[in-house]
Amino acid sequence: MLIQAQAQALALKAKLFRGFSDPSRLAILDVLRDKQLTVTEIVTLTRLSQSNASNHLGCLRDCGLVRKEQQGRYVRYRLSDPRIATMLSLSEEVLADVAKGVYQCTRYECTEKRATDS
Amino acid sequence: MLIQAQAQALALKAKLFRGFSDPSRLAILDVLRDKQLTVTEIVTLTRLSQSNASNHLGCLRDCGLVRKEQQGRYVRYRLSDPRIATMLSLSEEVLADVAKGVYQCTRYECTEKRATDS
DNA sequence: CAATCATATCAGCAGATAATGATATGTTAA
DNA sequence: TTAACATATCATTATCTGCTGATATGATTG
Repeated sequence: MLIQAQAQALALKAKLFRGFSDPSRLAILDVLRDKQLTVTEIVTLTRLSQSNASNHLGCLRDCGLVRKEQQGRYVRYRLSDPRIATMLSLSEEVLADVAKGVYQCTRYECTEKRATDS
Repeated sequence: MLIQAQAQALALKAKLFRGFSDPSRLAILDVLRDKQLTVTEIVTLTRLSQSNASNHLGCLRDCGLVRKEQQGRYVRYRLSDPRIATMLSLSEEVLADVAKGVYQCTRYECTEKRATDS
C-alpha cells in the first residue's frame, strides 16, 4: 500500500502515538509528568489494577515513552524524554480549540454521532 | 477507576492521540501537512483504497484533526490546526532519540519482543 | 531459608478497530 | 434526465486491545 521504507517510518510513529492513545496510559503519563514514581505509587495514584498498570507500563516502555530503573525492590519509572511532556501539553492546547469536534467521536467509524460536517 | 471529570478529560485526549496512532491516518496527515487536498488526491498519494481512506478521514475529522470543506463535487480536507503539524514534527524528534526502544514494540502486551529493560 | 513485599506475566474474554468489496449518496455536466 | 465522477456508508471478517484474576518471578528482610 505504501512503499516499504515509508511504511516502516509511519508504523514507528503510529506506535509512539499509540502509547498516548489510551486513557489509562495517559493517566500514567500524567502522574509521571514531573516526577519519577514506583509502580506501587503509580497504581495508587491512578487506581489502575496492579496487573493492568504493569501491562500499560510495559507498553509505554516499549513505545519509548517511559524508562524503568530498578531501585532495590522497587522499580522507578520516568518519562524517557522531556518532549513527551511537551507533546502532552501541546495536545491539551489543541484540544482546547478543537474539543467540540472530538466530543463527537466514539469510535473508528463514528457513524452514529458523526457531525454533519466540518 | 478514575474520577469522572478526569476520566472524561483523559478519554478526550486519548481520542485525539488515537487519530495519530494508525499508519494509514499518519500517511493522510502527512500529505495534508502543508496543503489542502481532495479525497481523490489523498487516495492517489497514499494508495489507500477509497473506502478505507474515507473511513480514516471520517475518523480524523471526528477526532478533530482535520476539517472538510465541500468544493463543487470535490471535498477538500486540511489540518484543523497548525499545531497538528507541530505535534507530528515533535513526534519525529522524539522518535529520532528513542527509536531504538520503539522498534521492539509490536503490540499492547509486546511480550515476545519486549526488551529486557529500560 | 522462609516470609513478605514489589512487580511482571499468563490465560481468557469482550469489545474495538482496520480492511475489503459492494452499494448508496451526492454533484456536475452532457 | 442520464451518465459520469466524487465521496460516504454498509456488512463482513480477522485481528488487536484492554481488562481481570490468578500465578510467577524477583528482591529484601528477619
